[in-house]
Amino acid sequence: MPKETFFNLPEDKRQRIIELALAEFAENDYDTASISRIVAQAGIAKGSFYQYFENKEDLYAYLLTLGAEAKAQFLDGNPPDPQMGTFAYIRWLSQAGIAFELARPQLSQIAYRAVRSGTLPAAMQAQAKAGATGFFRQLVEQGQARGDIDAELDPDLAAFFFNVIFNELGSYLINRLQQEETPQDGRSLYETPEAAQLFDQALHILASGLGAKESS
Amino acid sequence: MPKETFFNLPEDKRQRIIELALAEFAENDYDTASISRIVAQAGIAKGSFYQYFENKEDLYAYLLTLGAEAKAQFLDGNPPDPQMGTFAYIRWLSQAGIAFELARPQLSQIAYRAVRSGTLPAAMQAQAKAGATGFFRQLVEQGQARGDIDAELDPDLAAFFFNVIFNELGSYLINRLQQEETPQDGRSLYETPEAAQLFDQALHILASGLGAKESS
DNA sequence: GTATAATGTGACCGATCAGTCATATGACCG
DNA sequence: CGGTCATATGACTGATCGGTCACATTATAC
Repeated sequence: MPKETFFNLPEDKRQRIIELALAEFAENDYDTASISRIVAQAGIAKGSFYQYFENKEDLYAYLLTLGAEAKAQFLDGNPPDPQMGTFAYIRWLSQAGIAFELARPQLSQIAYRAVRSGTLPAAMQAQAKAGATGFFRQLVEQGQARGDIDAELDPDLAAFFFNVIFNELGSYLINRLQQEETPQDGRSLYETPEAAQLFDQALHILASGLGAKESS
Repeated sequence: MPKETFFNLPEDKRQRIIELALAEFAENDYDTASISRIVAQAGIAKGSFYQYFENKEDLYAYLLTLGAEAKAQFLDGNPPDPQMGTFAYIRWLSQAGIAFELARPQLSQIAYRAVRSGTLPAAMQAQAKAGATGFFRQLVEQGQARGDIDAELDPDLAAFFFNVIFNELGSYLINRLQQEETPQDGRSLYETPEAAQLFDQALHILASGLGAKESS
């Protein structure tokens, strides 16, 4: 956690530091991200940075919590129907994830790196991974209890599928859609019929592969 | 490519350098891997290293080609039935991939990092990714032409699924199986009924999700 | 044996990094 | 005004890095 002095800072200065730190950690992995660059860009002395944060890891952990908070808040903004089935929930989660990725690309990128990168402090890496797998593991168990997900499936393996696809699908779709022409009208790329179709297909693949075989 | 001097080296010295370099790049990503450490461990002078290789990237590219060659040779060792269906081929490919990962963990790790890491020279990163996606893209198109893979599916999206799962499934299974008790008899962990069952399930998920819907 | 070419060597370079510390600044208080 | 305390500063430390280069050593050829 940042020190008190950081929170005593004038709002705009604090925001400026956060934004530059986000940019730095979004563009570089943990090792490559440079405190020296951040302070140079922010126009503050190196010593000042260490009045605000314990060390590099402290700043990084803080950015991650900012990301988690922002995403939680974002998801609270358009909450799912609590009665929704497992695959509908996955659909909602994916769509919200993509929307968040578009709204806050830096925060998403940092979180993505945290799960994926392998160059950050071992404890944090383990924590980030355990969080994601635990979440999907729980989701699968619920889905199996409800009869949405094939109960024959090994729950851990199913969670692995969800986890992997969920991690990568967003950036795949964004990447792909950004390479194609932008629509003429005012709609965003992600509201085109083509985007919707790709999204449907992806979820259909998951549902066919993992869904319960009998009652559909 | 390494310089001539490298290939003029006595066999054992050359092997020693390669092995230490493999270990270094398997344990660290491109940026973190250190030439200084390699030469220190190998007991050669820094200057000698630069008699053998143009620079760090040269060594790295060489290790990647070694990996590609080793894997190609490995696959040639137990070739698939050429008439095999798409999913049987995927099964064969996955099994061979896992076997290779167990046989040559360092080479696998380096290749894995190449696709995944994001910290290596941009051109190589792009090349590694393009290679993998192109391969799966072709596989999907063949599968669709044969009627193995649902022809309605967007081929790129289907290739994305194969690519992602194929990249991650091997390490997931290895990780998971290694955490469970070793079998009493002499069989390897990967020949247990449990391993076979997990593997079957994973391929079944893929086949159900991506396979042609009609003629099965 | 001597000249020539190939190979080996490690001190050194410039850059960059995370983190420290003695000192300076400035705000608030009496 | 004088004193105290939080904050700001940037030169500095010690480390590591990829890469170079003038020079030493060894092998080859004549």
